[in-house]
Amino acid sequence: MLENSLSSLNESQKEAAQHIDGSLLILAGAGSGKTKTITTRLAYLISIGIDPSSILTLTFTNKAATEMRERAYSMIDTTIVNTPPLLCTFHKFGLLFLKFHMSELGRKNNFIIIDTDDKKRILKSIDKEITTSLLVSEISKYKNTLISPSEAKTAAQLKIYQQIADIYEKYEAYLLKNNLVDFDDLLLLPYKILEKNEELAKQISQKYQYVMVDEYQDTNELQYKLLRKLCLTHNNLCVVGDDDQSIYGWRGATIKNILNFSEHFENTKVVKLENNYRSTNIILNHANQLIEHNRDRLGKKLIGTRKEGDSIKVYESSDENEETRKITDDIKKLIASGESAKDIAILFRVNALSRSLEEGFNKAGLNYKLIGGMKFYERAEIKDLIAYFRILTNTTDNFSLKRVINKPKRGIGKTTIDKLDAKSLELKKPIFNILEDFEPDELAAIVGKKNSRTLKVFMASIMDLRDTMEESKMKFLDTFEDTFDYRASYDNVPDGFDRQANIDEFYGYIRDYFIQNPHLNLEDFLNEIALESEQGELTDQAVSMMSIHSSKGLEYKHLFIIGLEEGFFPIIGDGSDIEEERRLGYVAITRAMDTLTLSFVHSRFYKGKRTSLLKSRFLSESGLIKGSLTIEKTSSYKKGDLVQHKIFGMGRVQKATKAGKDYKLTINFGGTRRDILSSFVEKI
DNA sequence: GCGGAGTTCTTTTTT
DNA sequence: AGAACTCCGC
Repeated sequence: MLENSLSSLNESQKEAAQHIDGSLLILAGAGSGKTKTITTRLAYLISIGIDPSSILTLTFTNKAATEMRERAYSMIDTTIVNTPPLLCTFHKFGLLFLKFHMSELGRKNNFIIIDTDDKKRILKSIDKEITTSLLVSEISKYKNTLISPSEAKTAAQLKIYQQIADIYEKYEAYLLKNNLVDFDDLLLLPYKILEKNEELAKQISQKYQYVMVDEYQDTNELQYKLLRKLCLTHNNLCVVGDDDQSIYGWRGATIKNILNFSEHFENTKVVKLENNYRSTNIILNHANQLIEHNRDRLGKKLIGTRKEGDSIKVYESSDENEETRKITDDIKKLIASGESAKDIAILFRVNALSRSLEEGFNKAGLNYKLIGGMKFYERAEIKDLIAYFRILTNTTDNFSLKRVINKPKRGIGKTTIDKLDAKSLELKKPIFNILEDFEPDELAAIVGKKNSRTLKVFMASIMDLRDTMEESKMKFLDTFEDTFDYRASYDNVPDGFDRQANIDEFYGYIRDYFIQNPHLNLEDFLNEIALESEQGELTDQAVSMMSIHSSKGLEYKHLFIIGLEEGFFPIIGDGSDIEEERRLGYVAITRAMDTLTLSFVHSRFYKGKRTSLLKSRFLSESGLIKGSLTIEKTSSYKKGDLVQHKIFGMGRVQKATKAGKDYKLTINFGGTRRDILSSFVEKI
């Protein structure tokens, strides 16, 4: 199998795939077979006898990891290879590492990973003045550049930065106290441990003799430093990247890492992959035109290897409903002509744009899957359940306990929680133990008689549930519902139906997990899902919708990109970087294999109001807006629309029936009624 | 001290 | 539009 894979590579790809020792930089343009190359390299290394468990491959997203794993495994004879090579996201690797080595920092390994939402909550509780989004990004920036709270304090010139550094310090203290770990910590703490313990660093580096990194242009400083540690005893680092596809600058990614790779690591071999095997020449041509407007780049052109292809379509619509209608019409036609829905995707810069699409797809009866957006595990009801289950496995988890102490509502409010918190701090004892150990009277002295009773009942239920769990993993979900009525608490509330559906899905997922893994317990389950963002993705016959960020590394035969309007794409203002926006445009366009349709509207409903918009500069920059391309100008008409006719002037539509591409309109021009085709009037 | 009603802010993107 | 936050009545 590997032989086939190797022989299907071109010369440069082969050179990269068969490189063994020493650092290797693969500069790979979009669609140049980058994933194929490094997965083949992975299989190649194994085929020549290198121990699979000594190879580490790191990616950025779970999706990329999954895809690579599948591809690589199909090339490896899994019957011979006993331990599969570790292939996961940076964060997952950090998590695995911390599970083993957290004690190096004097912390227990039953820490809990908090997500951005939890992080915001904590920051809000520390400070209410400064916007949390600023705090989130600033603190993240500190961590990713290895600046400690005290260093941040010293460096702070402006008052606002002193405040932020102060909050940063408190935030870190809070995490430590509750044994919490944020996403940045998953990279930062392993680095700190390796920095502190040279011996361990050497060991780890010895363990992973071959390290590969996908999407290297998106690594930040911390990730680079971590890689340095991993390669402490060798120089076997192979990275793949494309400076034109760097789209995570807002997360601290720096192109410098890829630009300076050869200086960072000795004797680097550089292989360039410039042939594009994915897209038609027309698509590549416009992608090249667009990216040429960027100054901050190494400069390269994608070289096409396929046919010329169909010209790119640009749709102009008055609003998102019309836009959706055109796209669903096209997709219906594609599917009718025998295309598979899974070869079709719609991309957008802003997740919120998916809403009108979803409506339109439901109306049109088309299957779709929305990738990204509000993630399953980020939903409040799922996080509540996870919090419940975490308490069961870890009674010291104050954070989770506080989350569910009043869910479903049992009359425990903020004041009571604050009191418990204070007591917990005073006695250096988890709230759980206070609730458990204190006599009702003692507890009443803290929170009052009524609450004391409520909390004692709550605790009794929790203890009960723990016992049930010990007895039977399968039974405990029923017991959980019987005692807490969590699902039932969403009866008769707005969107309770959806939430209950999520709850059911989650329960089903847990049950299935225990059926599949009888020897594993709840704690294993919780660990596993901590970094999982998407599951059940492979619903087959459905059109995909996702943000451009999520689309990285993917390809579709037929692609639609919507929302090409100034303000939506590119996003302009504050923290936005026009070059990065343009790279996003480049990434988006280069996802398309055969056909590409771009769409912009005159107005969009967003954040509660309708805004009029101008078409995106990217349309002209990519050479699409002037010249000989098809611009679809039909708009939809309905009764009551105001229209303008060159001769008859302004009139109001009284009747509109569809006639092919046009509409047959009955228009009232100041009292005179005329039947006119829509192509002869302009909508106002 | 808790829960419901009004008010403000948000996300651009992901682990 | 929807969540998240503030304020005031039981």
